[in-house]
Amino acid sequence: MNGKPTIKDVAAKAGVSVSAVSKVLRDAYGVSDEMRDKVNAAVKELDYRPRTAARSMRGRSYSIGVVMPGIASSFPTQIAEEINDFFKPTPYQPIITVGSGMAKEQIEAAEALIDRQIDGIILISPWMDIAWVERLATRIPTVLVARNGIGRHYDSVTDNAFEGALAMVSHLVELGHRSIAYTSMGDGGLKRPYVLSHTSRQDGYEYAMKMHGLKPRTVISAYTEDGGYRAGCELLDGDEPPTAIFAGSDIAAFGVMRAAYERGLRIPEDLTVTGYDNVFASGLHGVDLTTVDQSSNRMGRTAAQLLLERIEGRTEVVCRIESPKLVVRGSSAPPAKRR
Amino acid sequence: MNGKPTIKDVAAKAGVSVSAVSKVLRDAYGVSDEMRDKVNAAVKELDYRPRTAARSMRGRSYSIGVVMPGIASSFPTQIAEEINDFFKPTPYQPIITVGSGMAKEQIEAAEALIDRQIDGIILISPWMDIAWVERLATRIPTVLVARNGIGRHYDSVTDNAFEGALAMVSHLVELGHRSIAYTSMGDGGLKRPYVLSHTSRQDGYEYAMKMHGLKPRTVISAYTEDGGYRAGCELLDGDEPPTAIFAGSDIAAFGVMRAAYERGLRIPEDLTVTGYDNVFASGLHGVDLTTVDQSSNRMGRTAAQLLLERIEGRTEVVCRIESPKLVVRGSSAPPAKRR
DNA sequence: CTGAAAGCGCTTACAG
DNA sequence: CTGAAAGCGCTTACAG
Repeated sequence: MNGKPTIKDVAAKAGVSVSAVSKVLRDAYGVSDEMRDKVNAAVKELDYRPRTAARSMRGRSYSIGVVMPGIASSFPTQIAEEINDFFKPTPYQPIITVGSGMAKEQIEAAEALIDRQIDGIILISPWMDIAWVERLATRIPTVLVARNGIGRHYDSVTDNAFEGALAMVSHLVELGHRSIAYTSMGDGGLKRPYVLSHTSRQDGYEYAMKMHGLKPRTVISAYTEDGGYRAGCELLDGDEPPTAIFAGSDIAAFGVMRAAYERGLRIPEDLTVTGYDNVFASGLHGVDLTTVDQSSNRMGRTAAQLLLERIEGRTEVVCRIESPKLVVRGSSAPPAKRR
Repeated sequence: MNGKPTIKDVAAKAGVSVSAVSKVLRDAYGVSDEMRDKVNAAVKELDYRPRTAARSMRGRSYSIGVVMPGIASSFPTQIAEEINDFFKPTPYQPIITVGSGMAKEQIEAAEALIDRQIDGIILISPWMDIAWVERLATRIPTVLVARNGIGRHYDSVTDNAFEGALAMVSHLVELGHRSIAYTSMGDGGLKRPYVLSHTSRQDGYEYAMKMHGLKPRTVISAYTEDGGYRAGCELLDGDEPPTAIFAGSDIAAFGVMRAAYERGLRIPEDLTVTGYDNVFASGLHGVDLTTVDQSSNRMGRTAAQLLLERIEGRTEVVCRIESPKLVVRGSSAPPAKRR
C-alpha cells in the first residue's frame, strides 16, 4: 500500500472483508464486538479516513450547502471573498469552512475538506503547529495567509506586521507620546519564526519602543471587543495610565475606547487609541480610528493565485509579504499637557 | 432514464460512446467538431451536469478548500456561523459558498454545491425566483432564510420584518416625529408574497405611517454605506428634509449619517437616524444607532435544525417567524423645535 | 454475523 | 477520431 489508505487496506490489515469494514465504519447493524475492535484498530493504525466522494456515489455525502451573499466585513471574510472572486472565472469552486481560533477545530475543518477530495487548500490565520501544516502540504497544494515564516512545502502571504506596528509607534512618538501601551493576544504556543501576524505586530511594537528609547508595556488579552475592554481597564486603572493605547486589532481598540469613555475620558483629547486592521467600522464617523491597513484587498487574490499555480504544478516555495500602510484618523492626537 | 441524467444518458441521446462524452466535457484532445456538437446538444437538452464526486474518484474535484476563523460580523455571516455550530456535533459538514446579491450568481453557487452531492442546502437571502427554488426543493432538502412566503417543498425562517418596521415607526412617532423618510432597496423583480425581508420592512413602514395618518416617503437605493449616503443626500438636499430618516439597514444608516454630518447636522439633535439589523458597529460608542434586532442569533440554528429534520425524512412544510425587537440607542430623539 | 459481487458515475489508458 | 473495458473507493443487496 502506498498513498492514502483505502478501505481495502484497512480490510487487509484487519484480516476481514471490505464490506465488514464498511459496516463498522457506518455503525451498521450486525457486527460482532471482536470485528469492530479489529477494524477500529486497523483504522487507527493506518490513520484511515473514508473519502466522501466515493461514499456519496452510493450513500450520503454528509455535506450541507450554505449559499450566502457577500461577506467582506472582517479580515478573514474579506480574504475569503477575494479568493472567491479570483476563482469565479476558473472551473474551481471555493468551499469555505469555518473553524474557531483554535488549532483543534481548524484541523477538523481542514480534514473535513480533505475528505471531500479538494484539489488545494488555503488556511487563513491558521493556529496549527507547523509540523502539521508541512505534512498537509506534502499531500495537497497549500497556501497560508497571515502566518509568518517560510515553509518547505507551502506558500504564504502575509503583511509585514513588524513594519506596520513600527509605523504606528513612530506616528505616536511624533505626536509627542512617551507612554504608549500595547494590547496583544497569546501566541498559542506557536514557535518562531512560524507565528501569526499578531506576534509579529507585538515584536514590531516592542522593537520600535526600544528604538525610541521608550519602555514597552504590553497587556495580553483576547482580540475581541471584550478583550480590549479588559486590557483598557487594566491600563487606565493602573498606577501610571499611558497617554496612548495601541491595540493590536481594531476590534480590541473598540473595547479600549469603551473603557475610556466609561471613565469619562475623551478621545483623542485625554487619550489616544489606535488599532490595526482597518475594518469597516473603524472608518465610521464617531469611531474614526487611526489604524493600520494591511492591504488585505490584495492578500486574498494573491493567495488564490499562488494556490492555482501550485495546483498546476509549481513546487518552489513562494512567500509574499505585502506592505501595510498607516491610516491616520481622528483618534490620535498629541497627549494632553497634564493629566 | 429517470432521476438526474448521467453521462450514460448523454451518450445514449447523442448516439456516441460514454468516453466520447467524457472527452468533450473535459475539452480533451481528439474530438471531431461533429462529435462535439452532438454531445453539447445532448448535454443542453438533458440539462446534464457531471457529478463532482464521481469525477474526483479519478481526476480532479475542482474544489478549493478555505479554512477561516470565526466570521460573525454581519447578518449573513452570523447566520452561517450558527449553522456551523449547529452541525459541529453531527457527522455533517457545512460547506459555505459565497454568491453576490444577484440571483444569477447565487444560482451558480448553489449548483456548484449540488454538483458536489450535498445532502441539503440552506439559502440565505436568496434572490432566485420562487419557481427555481421550488424545483430545487423537490430534488434536495432546502431551507430558506430571510425570505417571506410559505413554500410548497421547502422550509423557511424569517423575522417578522413588518412588525419590526412598525415598531420603529411607532418609536419615532412617539418621539414626536411627523416627517419620517425611509430608505429601501429594489425588489429585484420578486413577486409577493415571496419577497426578501427588506420589502416586508418597507411594507411595514408604509403601513405604520398611514396608520398614524402620516405620508410615507421612501427612497430606493442600495443597502450599502454608499447607497445610504446617496439616499441621505437626496432627502437632506430636498425641499422638505425629514426630521427622521429610518434606513432599511444599519449599513445604509451609516451612509445617511455621513451625509448628515457632511451637512453640519448633529445626530440626534438636528436629525434622527435609525437602522435595521443591529450589526456589531451599531453598538459602538460614537455610532450608537437606534435599530431593530432581528434575533439572528436564533435564525441560523433554527434553519440548521429544520434542514436536519428534512434530511431525516420530514416532508411537511415548516415556516418559522421570529419576532424582532427594537433597540433604542442615542441616534433617535425628539425633533428640534424648529429648523 | 460475515463476505463475494455488483454497481454508483465518472476518467483513463488502450485498441481499433 | 472513436469506443469497449477497467478502475477509482466506497455501499448495498444478497448469499452463506
